[in-house]
Amino acid sequence: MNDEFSVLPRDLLERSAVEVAPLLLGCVVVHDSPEGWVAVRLTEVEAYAGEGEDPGSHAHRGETARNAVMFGPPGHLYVYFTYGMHWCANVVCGKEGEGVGVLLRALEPVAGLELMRASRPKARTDRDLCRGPGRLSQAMGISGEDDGDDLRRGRIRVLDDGVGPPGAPHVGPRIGISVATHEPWRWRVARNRFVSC
DNA sequence: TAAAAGATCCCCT
DNA sequence: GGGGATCTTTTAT
Repeated sequence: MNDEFSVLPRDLLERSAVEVAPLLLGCVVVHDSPEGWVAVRLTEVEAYAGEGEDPGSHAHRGETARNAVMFGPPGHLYVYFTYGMHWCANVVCGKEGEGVGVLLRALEPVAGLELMRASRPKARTDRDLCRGPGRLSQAMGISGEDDGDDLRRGRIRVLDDGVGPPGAPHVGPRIGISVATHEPWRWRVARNRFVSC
């Protein structure tokens, strides 16, 4: 790893989801897979607070077999299966045992575009390639096998190249949940077509 | 053991 | 803008 790309330091990730989420906007995520590698830049994220603090979070009622990774050390990837077909990816943050995470909702391709298209044959346009948590996981080749991956040393890594998002991000309520919908915990970069909405 | 909901997506209109 | 797809996880009986 060179000077221009560094992994996010652990002390940064140990903060609350509401603090970490906007920091992740504009960060680069790479996946070095057997099929090839892809690199993207995060354009939309959502914060999910810890156990007992956020009714909208998988961690709200405590640790289970599914969400166990959320209660592990920060800087790992929490991947879950939903609606019988989709994988969704989160960056675990906060202190170990808190169950805090940031859902990756959308991203912009940086490299490996052809592999991403091949991974998502249903996407008719590049706009639909990785707009939404299920779509982006498919485009990046992320699945249950990646649950718990170490984002500093694993196949999938989160890097900070110092560029960050262009301008101030937009903030608004979270999407797709039925409780705690008033919390303005979704961030997306401004003036970018690679966001969920 | 059963039932319901789910941090969604796709195709149709 | 709306509904069906599809099945795991969780919670209730």
